[in-house]
Amino acid sequence: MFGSILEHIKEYIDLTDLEIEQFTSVLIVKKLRKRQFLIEEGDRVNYQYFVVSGCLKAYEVDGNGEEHIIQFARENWWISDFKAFFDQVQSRLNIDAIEESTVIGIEKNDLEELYLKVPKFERFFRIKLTRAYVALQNRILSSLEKTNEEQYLEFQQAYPNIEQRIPNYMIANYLGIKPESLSRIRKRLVSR
Amino acid sequence: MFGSILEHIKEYIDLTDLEIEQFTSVLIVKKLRKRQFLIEEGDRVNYQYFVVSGCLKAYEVDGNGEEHIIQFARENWWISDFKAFFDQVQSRLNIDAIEESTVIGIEKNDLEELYLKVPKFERFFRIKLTRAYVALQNRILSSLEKTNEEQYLEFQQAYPNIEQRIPNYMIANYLGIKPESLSRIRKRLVSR
DNA sequence: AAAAAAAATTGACTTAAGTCAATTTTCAAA
DNA sequence: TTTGAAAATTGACTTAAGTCAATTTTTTTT
Repeated sequence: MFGSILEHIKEYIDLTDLEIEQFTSVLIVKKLRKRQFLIEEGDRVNYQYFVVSGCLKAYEVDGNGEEHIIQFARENWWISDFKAFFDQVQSRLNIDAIEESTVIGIEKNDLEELYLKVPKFERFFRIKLTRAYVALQNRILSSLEKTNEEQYLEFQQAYPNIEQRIPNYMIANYLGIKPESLSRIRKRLVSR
Repeated sequence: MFGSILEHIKEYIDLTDLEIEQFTSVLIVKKLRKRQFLIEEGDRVNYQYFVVSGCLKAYEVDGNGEEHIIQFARENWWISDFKAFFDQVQSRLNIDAIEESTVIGIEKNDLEELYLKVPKFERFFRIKLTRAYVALQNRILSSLEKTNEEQYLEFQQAYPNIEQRIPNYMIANYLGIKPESLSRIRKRLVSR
């Protein structure tokens, strides 16, 4: 059950058997049916999650009741409302399963203890967060300098094969455009 | 000279005198005149920088020669091309001084050594990066759900008093709109 | 397999921001 | 302090994406 998360972590830090034991002993496994919530707006967020299988989305609902997707998370991605988790404030995001999914959760206090017992995990998350930060910078730069069509093509590169798993209207939403516009972009692309 | 960076770090971790010495001994100070480059596209990036005074901008130049500002950094902000720094690849970003500025730099190898000698610095940067990641998520969410006018008002909140220091066309650029559009937004705002 | 629901597409029209050009204001250098 | 350059503003027009409504296609449920 913990194979994939251990493989994932070993890409960044080496762990002894004891450290693996200290880590896995605090993990919990959660299975979600399609459309089931992992986190709802307003929740206290005591876990951050690693996706073992399936696919989830994190989104905010604005004042007009419109959803805005900030992240898709599939196999080997981390997801949570990190602001709410970190600062122990109410969640601003909703996170739910697009497909039936399995996630591994680690509780905030357990993680804090783990940091003290095995400081390498600080390193692990520092590295992951550096990469996540750079990825978001890239996404902002793309939105500043690329056409919607180019951003859609980049999305396909960044999330290969995900279009079979996610409806177009969610992709449009993630890209910040209307489903009608994405449909027109797709039409233009096939006719070339 | 190192007062402000030490104050900044002490907000997140406690340091002994020895650790302070180990840290400050590897710092370098750099003064920049207005418009001087800290990093240019294509450079190897061996430092990350903390802004002691002044203000800088990080931006990418696209295929049409247009600049796109991804970050302003004023007092107590960190700035670099973190992708280039971390992965030791050529810089994609330019960073230059909007005003005469003083920055403190730490070299990559020195930082790696520091992480080994004083693992608390892993924690420090993990926390900083978590916050930076959340800030970029917020920025993306704003771009998805807010009007340009609302984003401009948010910018004023997020960077109070910075409008006296940065020309409007740079703010427009950062917001992803044209100077003419920002001018019209500002006009609408005063007439209310 | 049929029926219902959800998603995607298409067309006609609207709108917010972009473009381009001219003018005014502000700032910086000589 | 003047002068030139840079920045900001304004108006007229264009354009890309949004809106709304109808229709078709796909998916899900019974």
